[in-house]
Amino acid sequence: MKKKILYVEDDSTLAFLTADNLEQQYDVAHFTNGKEAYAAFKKEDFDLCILDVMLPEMDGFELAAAIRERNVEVPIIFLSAKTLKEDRIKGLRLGADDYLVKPYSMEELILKIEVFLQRSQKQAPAKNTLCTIGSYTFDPANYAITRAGQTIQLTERESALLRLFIDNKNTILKREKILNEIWGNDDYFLGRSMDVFISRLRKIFRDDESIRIENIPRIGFKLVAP
Amino acid sequence: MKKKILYVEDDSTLAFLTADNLEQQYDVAHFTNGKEAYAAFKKEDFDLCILDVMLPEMDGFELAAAIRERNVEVPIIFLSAKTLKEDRIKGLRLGADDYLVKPYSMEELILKIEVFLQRSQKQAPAKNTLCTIGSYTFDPANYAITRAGQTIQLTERESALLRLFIDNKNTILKREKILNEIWGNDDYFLGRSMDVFISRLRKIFRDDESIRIENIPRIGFKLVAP
DNA sequence: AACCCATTAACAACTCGTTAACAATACTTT
DNA sequence: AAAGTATTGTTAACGAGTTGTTAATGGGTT
Repeated sequence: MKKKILYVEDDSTLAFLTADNLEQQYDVAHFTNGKEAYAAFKKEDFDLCILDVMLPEMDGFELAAAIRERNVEVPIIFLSAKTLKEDRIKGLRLGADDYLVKPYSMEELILKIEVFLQRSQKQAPAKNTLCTIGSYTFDPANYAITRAGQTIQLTERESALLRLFIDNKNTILKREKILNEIWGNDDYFLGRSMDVFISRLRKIFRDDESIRIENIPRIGFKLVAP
Repeated sequence: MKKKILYVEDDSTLAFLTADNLEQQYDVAHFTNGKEAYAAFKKEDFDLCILDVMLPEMDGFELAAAIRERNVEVPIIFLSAKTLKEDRIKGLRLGADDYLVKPYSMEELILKIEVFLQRSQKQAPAKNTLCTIGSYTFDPANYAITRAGQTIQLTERESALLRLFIDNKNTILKREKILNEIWGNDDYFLGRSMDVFISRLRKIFRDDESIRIENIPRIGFKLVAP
């Protein structure tokens, strides 16, 4: 199964060359501007993003921020021209995992891609940092969620589900995907069980209006949060 | 109180990115060469060091040796370029507490930092010093716990378990982890044995309401204490 | 023998994920 | 539109499995 890469680059000559090279090993979706790329990202999952910084309409930083909004995990590699000023590079902290200065060699790029793909494969299960969601703080290691000093203890399942939602904030999670990810498989009764859990999570967030779990009928759910 | 990190990296672009990220959580002092960094280290204490291996004037290994000379405890994390030869990387393993191969992700770096900071925080008080918990004083060396002049003698196991809880106060300890840590392995009957010990500890703390050992069903226990 | 302590046994109490049941909502067909 | 069908929201009840607690057991030590 080939890994899916989102590649955004407006210089079509360079893009053609690069995409052609990468396609031997990866499933590459290439776009020439940020808006189209973002639209594509909303539709499907990618395993890694390669973004040129200078793009028409929506630049690489904005795009990265938008992508991070939806997925806190996917590795992002920036491609930047040598001439960038220091302060511009500050933008990198939006969540880039690495950057490459043009002109780069193919080997160099592929090396970085491999490093990140291997890592995300391994590291995925071990992320235990606190994360904030609306006015709450979620502590995955302790299965606990805190707000204004009050702590609610979650069960293992509730916690796993909430974490999945937070990792995919503002993105649609398909029913099937949630079930396979957390319950291990997908049948009618597990689906109903999931509905019960979603109802319980909603109850927890009931008094913070900025957080909602929206249902997308017949498809899945989306955690909407700032 | 933010933890102080000594960060030495000569690639200013990468350094800027990294330092900027870390500054959200830590107090970062960044230097571009080993000599300046060492001078700074002589002046003040740091809680952790992050050293690039390739540095002008005084390389990461030399710097690490100099730092170790003055402080045998401070955790050191090396950053090394992918191109380093295997044998060099082996060298890393010997002196450093950990190393990270470039390119690394921010999350990975922060994860490692957290691991070391927490470790050094916990290890210090853990040895054999008296520690207070609620209105009690626990003396791990003598397996004894005192309150208002009254001393209760604990058994070796009770003491080991209590100490583990105190070292991980207000954090969930998984059943499996407790069992492996104290009993050496993890089977059904040892689990029941542990439950008995927890019941005994609870009995000891029964008259101090500020101390509880909470069960997190199917996961583990948490010592809740001020 | 007497004692200490960890383990095992036994049973009570509790928790969680699931299932059930019914209401509310969305979609399809007529 | 209206009626019919499928999906989702919510609450409550159930039952398997886990945990709390006390007592009995048995190996090791003095």
